[in-house]
Amino acid sequence: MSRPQEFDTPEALRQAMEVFWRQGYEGTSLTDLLAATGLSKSSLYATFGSKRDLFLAAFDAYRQARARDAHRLLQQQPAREAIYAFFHSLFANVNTDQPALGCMSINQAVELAPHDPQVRERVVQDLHQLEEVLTPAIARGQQDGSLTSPRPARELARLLVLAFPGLQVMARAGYSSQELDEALRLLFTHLDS
Amino acid sequence: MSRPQEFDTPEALRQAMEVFWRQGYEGTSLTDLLAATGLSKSSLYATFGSKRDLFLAAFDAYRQARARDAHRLLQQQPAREAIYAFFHSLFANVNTDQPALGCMSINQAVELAPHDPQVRERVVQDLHQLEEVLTPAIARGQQDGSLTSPRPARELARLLVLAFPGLQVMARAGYSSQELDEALRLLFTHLDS
DNA sequence: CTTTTTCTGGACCGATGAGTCCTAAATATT
DNA sequence: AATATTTAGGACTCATCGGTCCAGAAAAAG
Repeated sequence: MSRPQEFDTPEALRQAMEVFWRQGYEGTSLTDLLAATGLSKSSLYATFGSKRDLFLAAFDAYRQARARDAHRLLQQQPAREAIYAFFHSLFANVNTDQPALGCMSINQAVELAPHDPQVRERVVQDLHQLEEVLTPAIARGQQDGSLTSPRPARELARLLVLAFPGLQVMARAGYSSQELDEALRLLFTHLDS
Repeated sequence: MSRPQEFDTPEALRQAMEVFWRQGYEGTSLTDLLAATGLSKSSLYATFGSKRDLFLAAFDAYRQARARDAHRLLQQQPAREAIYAFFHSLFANVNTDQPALGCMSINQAVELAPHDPQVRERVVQDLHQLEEVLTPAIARGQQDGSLTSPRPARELARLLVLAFPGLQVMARAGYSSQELDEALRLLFTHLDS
C-alpha cells in the first residue's frame, strides 16, 4: 500500500542509545542524534516523538539489553567466574578507540535522577534488580565452593552493588584496564575467607 | 581611587559552585549562574572569564573545601568514628529541602571527565588523594583498636574508595538517610574481623 | 566639586537549541 | 502507467545559548 520505511527502527534506537550513553542527555543535541541514526529530522520526530521520549526509549532499551546480558553472563560455571565476567563486562570497551561508557543507569543517577522522577525511578529499580540478580549468584558460588565467605549472600550482593558505581566511575575517569581489573580483584577478595 | 567592587568574589564563586554541583556543567546556564550569584553579566565575565573558566574555578574551590573537610573530620578519635563521620558528610544534606548533591568530583567523573582532559586529571587526582588520606586513618584505627581487620590499610582504603561513588550514586538517586546509613554500616563491617 | 576610574545593567550579537511544517521523491497497489 | 500514500529532506520558527559591548552610575582622590 504505502511506501515502506527505509530505516530499521530498533537499530536507530540502538544508535541513539549509544550517543545518550556516551554523552548524557544534556550533552546530546538533536544534531548528534540525527548524525548517529542517519535519520532525517521529520523521520526521527515521527518515529520517536520528542528528544525526551527518545531518551526514555533508549534508556529502557539499554536497561533491557543489560538485564539480558546479566542473565546470560551470570549463568556461567562456577558462579565466581560468572560474577567476575559480569563485572568485567562493565569496562569491556576500555582500551578501544572510544573512552569507556560505563553503565548508563549510573550515569543517569548522576545526571538526571536528582531532578527527574521518571529517571530516578528507573535508576532505583536498576540498583534493586542488580542486588536481586547478584544475590542468588553469590549463594550459588557459596554452594559450589567458588566463594568462601560465610556472610549472607544478600549482604555480599549489597557490597557488590555498592562497589559497582566505583568501577564505573574509574572507567569513565580513564583508568586503564589493568587498574580496573586490580580493583575488581581486590573487591572479590571480600567474597572469600 | 576607583569604585570598589560591590560583591564578594569568593562568596560568588561559592554560589556558582553550588549550582554546578547540583546541576552539572551542561545543565547550568549563564542565567542560572547570574541568578545564583546575583552578579550582572558583565561583572561575572570580568571577574571569572568564561563559563568554563568559572566552572574550573568553582570545581577547584570545591575540591579545596572538601580536602579541608576531610582533613578536619579524619582527625577525630577514635579513627573509626572519624572515617565514619567523613563518609557520612557525603550525604549530610539528605532529607533537607534540596535533593542530595553527592560529591562533585564523582559527578564530574561521569559528566565531563570522559571527554575533557582537564577535568579527568582532577578527578583522578581526587580519587588518589582520597586513598592517600584514608590509608593513614585506617592504619590509625587498626592501632587504636577501633578497626580490627588484619588487611593492609591501603587495601581497605581502596575498598572504601571503590565504595565511595556507590554511596554518592545512592544519595543522588534519592535513597533515604536510613538506607544510606545502612549501606555505610555494611561497608564498615568489612573493616572488621 | 570636579575628575578619574571602575563597576553595573542591559541591549545586543551570532550560533545553536528543540521542534514544526511543507514540498517533493519514492514505492506499493490498481 | 496512474494513483494513492507515506516517506525524507530541509527550510523555517522561536527560544535560549554563551559571550560582547556600550553607556551611565557611583565612588575615591584631588
